[in-house]
Amino acid sequence: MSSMSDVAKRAGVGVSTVSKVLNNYQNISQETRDKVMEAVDELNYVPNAVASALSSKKSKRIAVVVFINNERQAIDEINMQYLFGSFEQSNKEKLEVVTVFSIVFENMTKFEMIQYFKSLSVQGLVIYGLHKEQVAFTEMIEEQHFYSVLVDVPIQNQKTSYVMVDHQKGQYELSKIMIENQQNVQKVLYLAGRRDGYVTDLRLQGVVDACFELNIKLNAQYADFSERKAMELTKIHAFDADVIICASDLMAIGSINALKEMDIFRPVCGYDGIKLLGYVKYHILTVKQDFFMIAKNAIKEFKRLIEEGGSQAILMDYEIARIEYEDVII
Amino acid sequence: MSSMSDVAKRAGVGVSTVSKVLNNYQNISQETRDKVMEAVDELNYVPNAVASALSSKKSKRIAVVVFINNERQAIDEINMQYLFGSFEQSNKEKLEVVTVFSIVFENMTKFEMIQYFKSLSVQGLVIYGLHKEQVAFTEMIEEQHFYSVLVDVPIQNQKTSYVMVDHQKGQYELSKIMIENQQNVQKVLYLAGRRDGYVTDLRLQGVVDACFELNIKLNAQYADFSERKAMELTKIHAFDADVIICASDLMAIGSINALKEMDIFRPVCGYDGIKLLGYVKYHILTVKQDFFMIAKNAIKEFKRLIEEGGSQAILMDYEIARIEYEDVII
DNA sequence: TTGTACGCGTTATCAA
DNA sequence: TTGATAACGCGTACAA
Repeated sequence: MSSMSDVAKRAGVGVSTVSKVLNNYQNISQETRDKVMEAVDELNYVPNAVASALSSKKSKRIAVVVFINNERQAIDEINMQYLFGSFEQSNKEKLEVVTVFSIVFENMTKFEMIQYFKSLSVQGLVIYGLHKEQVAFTEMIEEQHFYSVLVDVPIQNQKTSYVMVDHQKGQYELSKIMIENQQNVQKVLYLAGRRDGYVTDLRLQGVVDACFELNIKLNAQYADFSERKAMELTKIHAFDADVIICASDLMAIGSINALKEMDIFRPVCGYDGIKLLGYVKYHILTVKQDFFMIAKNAIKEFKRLIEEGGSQAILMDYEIARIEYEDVII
Repeated sequence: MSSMSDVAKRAGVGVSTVSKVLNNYQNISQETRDKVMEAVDELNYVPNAVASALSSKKSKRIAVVVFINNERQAIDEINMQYLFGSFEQSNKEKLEVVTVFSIVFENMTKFEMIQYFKSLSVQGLVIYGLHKEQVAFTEMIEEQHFYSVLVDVPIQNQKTSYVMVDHQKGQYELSKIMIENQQNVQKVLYLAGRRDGYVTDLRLQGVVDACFELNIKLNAQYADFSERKAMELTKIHAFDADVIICASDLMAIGSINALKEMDIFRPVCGYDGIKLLGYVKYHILTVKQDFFMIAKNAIKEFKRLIEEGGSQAILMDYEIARIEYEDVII
């Protein structure tokens, strides 16, 4: 492994000059720049990320935090897209990623979490899947110990941006379509997510808005993003509803399965647009999110945030669509 | 953030003593040990992973490498389980994980890849999803530049262990069951994986063995782990076969869908045991692998390898089972 | 515009 | 059994 001083010797300059060239400082003559780059190529020099991180507090290290509740989640598609998008964009932006799964700070206090992230020498955090019940973590964010970008959590302060689709608008639009597509809808059953989910409220407000506008009765139940609960609640409330609107595709699948058991039909729609929907072949409408792009934008925003400063709330596009088997398979 | 020297001052000892205590060196009196640990507690000291990695070449950093071919894979369940298992175990073993997706070295030469991993200051690699077509990467492993543990790739040398289920035995057993469960089977259609997959050959050998033993004709076709190809090949070859054996659950799904279109029935089985199988509700037999445990064992083996030395080939358990919707949903 | 020298927080060597 | 002190490789203030 050649180091910076090797490059410096080879190019006949000082180490700091090499550093400056590599970090795109001004005040370096084109001639020196060329000499250095030539030496870099000849020696196949690759900067040592670790040394760089240690040396400067403005390192390019970033923690990607993923909250996973169940050890073995039914569907990992969303988190995987988040991870993959994060890595791809970080790679482009020359950021080094430290992946952190929530199990790591399961029993940590807020203070210990802060210590933990500081010990990782990260510049900040990009966070996926945070719930309200994670009080300590949320406080840490609100106290602005780190720059951070939250996905699907509408918290914004001087050091904190967030990225998400407009869940309220998405759920509102889809609800309207579902209601208006049927004749004579009187009552809607809404299967909401977890009480402590940040997006749950937004989506709920979307259905509320739609029902209010169209003068429709609404029965909203929390199904905790669980298919099993969605099945149970469908069995209890579906007879009394004309349309079933679900806050996730998985719950929609559960609901449809319950309807089949009950041997009745109700129009159902989902939320998220996961590929699984194509496999089960329920051609229902859903609010399709591009998790890959959301993640890429979260990283972009992080880069911007630490460089330019000034937090932002970024709303991503969604699409009301059906997920077809044909589009999903490879 | 308190550093080691803060702890040293507080405990009234030298920094190197603190280091020794924290790294469980011998030749430290219990008295000093206690003093140091007390100071550590009082100051909430957390060691800086970056500095540690820079200082010692025997760092506890490890690269978890995940090969993903398609940008947006249909089913990410397997890779997510791999990642999750890796993180959980690494956390237990006090290893720091650097996650590397294969896009990173898409256009790198072998030499550049070596430089890249060295620049990360990692002690070694744990690798998931490697294919034979990744020539440069494979050479890098074979040249033993790093300690590594491979999953589903039977390469072993002084610095390289591997972990996988006994694919040949698994495919053999399931094939026998499939053939013996039907009356009068004459010919088997086998949809194999990718030609350049390491496990493809092993699984193929499993069916070959079973067919040879039972004196059954075998038509083996490469379907590249693609549902679409599995559908196409089924349409061409299914009429002429009594049983269809697939080298992945996804291909089995594709095959069944083709059979439905053709309006004929053939017994089909899969391989992997993914949860998706529960959702599509095809109650077919499959070779169920525990990807989470496989990953945990890969990390364990890595730790053992760098500490004790001496590579190993570790065979994990599998289970011939059906994946039911009830067992899969939350 | 360039180079010297110090600091980042550890680990490791070696002398005490 | 302990503690100075020198690496590890890079960034940067400051001097030249």
